[in-house]
Amino acid sequence: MSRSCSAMENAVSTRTVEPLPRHFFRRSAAEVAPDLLGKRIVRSVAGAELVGRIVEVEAYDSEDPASHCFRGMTDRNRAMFGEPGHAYVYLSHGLHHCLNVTARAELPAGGVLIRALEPLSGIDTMRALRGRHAIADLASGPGKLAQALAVDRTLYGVDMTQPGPLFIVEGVAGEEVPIEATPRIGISRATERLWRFTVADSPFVSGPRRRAKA
DNA sequence: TCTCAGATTAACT
DNA sequence: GTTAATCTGAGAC
Repeated sequence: MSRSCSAMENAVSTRTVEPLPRHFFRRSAAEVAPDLLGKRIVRSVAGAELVGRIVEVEAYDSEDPASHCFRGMTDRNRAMFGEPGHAYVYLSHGLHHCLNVTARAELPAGGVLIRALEPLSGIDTMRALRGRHAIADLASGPGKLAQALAVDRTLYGVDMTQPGPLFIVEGVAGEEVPIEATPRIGISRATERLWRFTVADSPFVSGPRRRAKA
C-alpha cells in the first residue's frame, strides 16, 4: 500500500542512467517479466522525455500456445526470434499498438508484454497523446501505454538496451517491489500459467478487467 | 481466396 | 454488461 518513493523522487533524470544490459534479457521470458517490475521505460519523442515505472507485464514464449511465436516465425513476430532486448510492436484488434521487449534463453523466441506504467515524467505530453487527464488512465493497459508513449511500428526492432528513442533503465535502488502473479488477460489458451505479473496494489495496473488472484 | 478469432479500448445501454 | 471499431495471421476450402 505505502509507496516508499514519491513520483518526484522516481522521476530523477534518466539521462545519466545506463540502460539495462543485454544479459538481463538473455533469460526466459517468465524470468525476465517479474524482474521488469519497478524498472523505468524512457521514451524520447519530439524533444520530450517520457518516463514511466513498469507495474504490469506478461510473459510469452515459443512453447506457449497463447503466444504469437508459438507457430513459428512470421513477418509480424520476427523480432521475438532475434536478439533479446529489442522492441516487438504489434497491432492488436487492428486498432491498438502493444509494446513488448524480447527475452529468451534456450528457446527460439520469447518476449515480455509491457501492459501498464505508472507515469513519472512527461505527464503533460502523455495527456496530450492520450486525450485524457487522469494519470491512472494514461497507461493502464497495453494499448493505452503505447498511445501515451507514442509507440507504433516505427519502433519495431529498436534496441532497448541502448540509449535512443526507447529504452529501459534500472528502478530505484533498494526499492522493494511487491509482486503478484496471476493468469494472463484476454487469452483463451494456456490460462493455467500465472505469467501476468503486477506490482501488488498498484492503482496503475490495467483497469476494468483486473481480476482478483485465482 | 475467404472466413474468423484475436495479448484491446471506449462508448453506450 | 454489451458492442463497435478495424487490421492481421492462420486455417479451411
